[in-house]
Amino acid sequence: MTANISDVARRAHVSVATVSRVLNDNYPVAAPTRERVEEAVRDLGYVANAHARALITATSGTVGVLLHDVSDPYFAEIVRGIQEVADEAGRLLVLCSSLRDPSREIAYIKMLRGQRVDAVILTSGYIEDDEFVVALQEQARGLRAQGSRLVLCGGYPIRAPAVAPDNAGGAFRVTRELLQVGHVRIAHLAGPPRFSTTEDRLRGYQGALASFGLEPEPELIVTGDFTRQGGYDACLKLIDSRAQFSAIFAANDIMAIGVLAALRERGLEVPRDISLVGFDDIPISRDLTPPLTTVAVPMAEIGRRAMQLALCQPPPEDSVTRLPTQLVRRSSVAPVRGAESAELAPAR
Amino acid sequence: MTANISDVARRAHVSVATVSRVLNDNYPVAAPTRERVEEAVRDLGYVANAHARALITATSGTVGVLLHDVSDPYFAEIVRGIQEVADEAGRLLVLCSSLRDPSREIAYIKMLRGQRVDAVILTSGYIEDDEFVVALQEQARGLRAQGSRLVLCGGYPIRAPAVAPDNAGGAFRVTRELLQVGHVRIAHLAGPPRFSTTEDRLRGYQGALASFGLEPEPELIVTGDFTRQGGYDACLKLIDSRAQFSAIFAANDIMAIGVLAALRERGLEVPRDISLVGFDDIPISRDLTPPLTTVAVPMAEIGRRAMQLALCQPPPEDSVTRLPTQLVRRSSVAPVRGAESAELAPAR
DNA sequence: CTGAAAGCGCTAACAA
DNA sequence: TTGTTAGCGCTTTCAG
Repeated sequence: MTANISDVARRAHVSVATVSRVLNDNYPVAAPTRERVEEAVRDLGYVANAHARALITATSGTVGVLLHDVSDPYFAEIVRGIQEVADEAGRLLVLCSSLRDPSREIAYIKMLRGQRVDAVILTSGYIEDDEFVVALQEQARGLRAQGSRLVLCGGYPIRAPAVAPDNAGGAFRVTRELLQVGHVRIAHLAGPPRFSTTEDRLRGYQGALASFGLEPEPELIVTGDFTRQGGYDACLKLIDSRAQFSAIFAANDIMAIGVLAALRERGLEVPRDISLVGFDDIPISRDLTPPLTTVAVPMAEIGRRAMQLALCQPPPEDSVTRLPTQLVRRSSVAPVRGAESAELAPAR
Repeated sequence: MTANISDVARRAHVSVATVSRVLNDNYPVAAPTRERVEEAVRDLGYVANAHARALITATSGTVGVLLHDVSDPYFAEIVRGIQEVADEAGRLLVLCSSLRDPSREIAYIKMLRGQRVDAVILTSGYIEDDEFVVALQEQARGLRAQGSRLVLCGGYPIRAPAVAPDNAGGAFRVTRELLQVGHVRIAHLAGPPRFSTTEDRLRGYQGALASFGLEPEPELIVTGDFTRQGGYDACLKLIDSRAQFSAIFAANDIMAIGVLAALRERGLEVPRDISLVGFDDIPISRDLTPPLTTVAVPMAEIGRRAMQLALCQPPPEDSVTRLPTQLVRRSSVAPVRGAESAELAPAR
């Protein structure tokens, strides 16, 4: 069916070893011989079988990437960064959407181990689930035993090289941004439970409140699932709870988009009636109305670094590279109105 | 290092053949034997080497996907659809960003051929470039010779199974939508040259004008590169050219976002001063201000269908599955003002 | 139901 | 500089 190396050898009147040498260019071969081989390769449209090669070299030139979903801009940006350096290094990427399902995550890692990937990069965010952590640790060990490795994007309770944004710091700063212009009753639309991202951003929010001598109020913390719909629903729930607040800090920009829609639907204007901030600075955030004040997370850079950790020789230490986040001021925040700021509630 | 099949066999006191049989569950094995093997597998953390398997079976359980860039929502949605059915079928996806570079595209296909992928799905859009077409045809042949196949998303002058949206029809309808409310001078922000998508949408635009007895005016057709920046730049260029127009049809939603920004910057309001329509209906389009009237392309469905074509047995015919597009009316279109509509120009 | 053995296509000693 | 050959880890006849 498909030409193999001995077909090429026969056609070029050389041995398979010689063909292998010109293909890999890792051994001296006489110029005329090389040409004959190259011609045979061309004539036959020969492409070396990567599996046979991988079987011997025990590496595949392939890196596995686990993410939530490519259509989530946050992950898409990370993948873009990963792609960039994969491309430079001549590596292929195997992408797996786990949809935040821990068991699926483990199943994928096993498949990737079977593929003898050079590394697997986990981006989906730690799931605080003991069973999962144990399984993950086991997979990390298995990977290492294969001469591969696990690289983490984000905070995981696992010993492995990692790169993670300063979520808590960013959340702290963006919350203070709200506090500094007089907001006191700031609602937080948190991410799904058990994710390090959720926890870290929540912690930053609480820290900022505390730095202003404020107690976090449970009824002002609502949970979403990092989707537009989740943000929309949570915001409506918040409004309908009749809790008082003058600002909302959404744990990611996508939920902020849902909030914007919900608020508009209820006749509330941002930032006139309610101030709103997000997190991530996904590309669209600048184009929202109003342009969203948020915290920039260097997603592509996280991807790039992760891929570097995945490929670098010798293997990196099991330490986390913390990347700074940055407050991006746009137009979705306004000073709280009037002197009775603390009492201000959304109009109904 | 890593356990292999004979380690498992030894530990379970059986032959490698038996291990293989329980692993693949394609042959009768006595229950107690099977259990011993399964236990050994568990104890050793054994994962079968997919390369060794691929070497024999000549299939890899892997499908290659070529796209422009994951961080482009259009492609991200297609990939999401592809992922869905890949997952159901237990297939792994190898993703390659070609960034619309034809030579990179060919290089990737070669790598994927080496990986013995079960199929490669091309989504990046046809590049009208003879050299490329010849090379692509050659790769398609090579793929077929391997028992693999090429599947196309979009219009290509290549004989292969394909699934493509009705771009021309959608462009026709959305342009008519503008014409019907009195717009006569409609600018078109076309995509990059040599892409079938660009050509088809342009054709639909021209067809709609013709159906109203209008001649397309060259100065109203500007080219962008399907990015926000491209849309922004093109729109500014259009305004500065002092050409007269009351509406803009952007060849994709992302460029429409750039147009929105450019228009706002010049103090032009949509749809009061200028009506705007896009194409694709990417998820964010409903959240723009104003919500964008556009043409919905079933991106995820394209991906799903493409993957089905990639996997189905027996191999599909070399025919294109045309998927309908649908006009989505939102709020970025208004009737042209006054009676002198044809003469209306954007305020300066 | 289980085992022995022949490769799949390639690389990497080892010879020549 | 080139050729010969022994596997890499697995599946799959073919025997038993």
